[in-house]
Amino acid sequence: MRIATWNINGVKARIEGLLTWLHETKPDVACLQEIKSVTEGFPADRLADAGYQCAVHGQKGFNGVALLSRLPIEDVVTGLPGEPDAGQSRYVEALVTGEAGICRVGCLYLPNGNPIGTEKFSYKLAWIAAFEAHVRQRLALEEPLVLAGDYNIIPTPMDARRPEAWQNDALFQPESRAAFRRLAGLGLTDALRTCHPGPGAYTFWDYQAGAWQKDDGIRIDHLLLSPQAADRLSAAGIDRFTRGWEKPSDHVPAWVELDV
DNA sequence: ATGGCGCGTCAAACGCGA
Repeated sequence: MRIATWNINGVKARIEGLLTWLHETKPDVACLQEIKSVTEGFPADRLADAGYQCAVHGQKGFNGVALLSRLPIEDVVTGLPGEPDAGQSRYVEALVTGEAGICRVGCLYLPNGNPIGTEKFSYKLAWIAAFEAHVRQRLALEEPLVLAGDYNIIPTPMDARRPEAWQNDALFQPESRAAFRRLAGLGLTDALRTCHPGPGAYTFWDYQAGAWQKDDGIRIDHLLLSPQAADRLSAAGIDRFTRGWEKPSDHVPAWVELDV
């Protein structure tokens, strides 16, 4: 089962690229963030034509997540239990049934948190606390679980081309990085890091200042795996090629291949 | 050292992202 995540920065602006990417890479499950669309406005018909059913948690203008699947899904959950602001759509989850087993997939868009020292950053930490509580619940099920999305966390200096430039940014604060380590401490495996232990595995390049041309990127999109999913991990990768397209998202897709 | 872009909303700037 191939499970991918992609912050598409607006589904209306990205629908053609999204369909091309689905056709070229054929993920079984695609977790999308920043659809920037209400649920009713999501192009579910065009995605159904491409073979995907959609679990959408939309919102007007900002945020919004969607889980696409060409395998059967059930147990759809929209919204994170106990989240600090239910008006912001940042989480959708479903149980996916593959040929060789099941996998529960959570699609998340963790708050950015900038600027630091404001309520934006406290909101990020509060959202993380709710997420951690939910993760503990899910891990107790002892089943294959993939938590995929835009975490808005640069885990280590190796995950930025210029770590010094992110020193005062919410993405690289000690509290943000500590939260990522706590998730690992709960037993989750960072799939991209496991398969690509060296530097340079970036998933985001700013639109500004020629960041893409200079490979001035950061790794903030992650796929975290429960032990039962990690046991079945066969590959993980990053679809860098989409960043060179016309009208690209500033994020690129990342994916895992599981034997389920 | 700084700013530099793009999307959505809504019809001009502005909020927001990272």
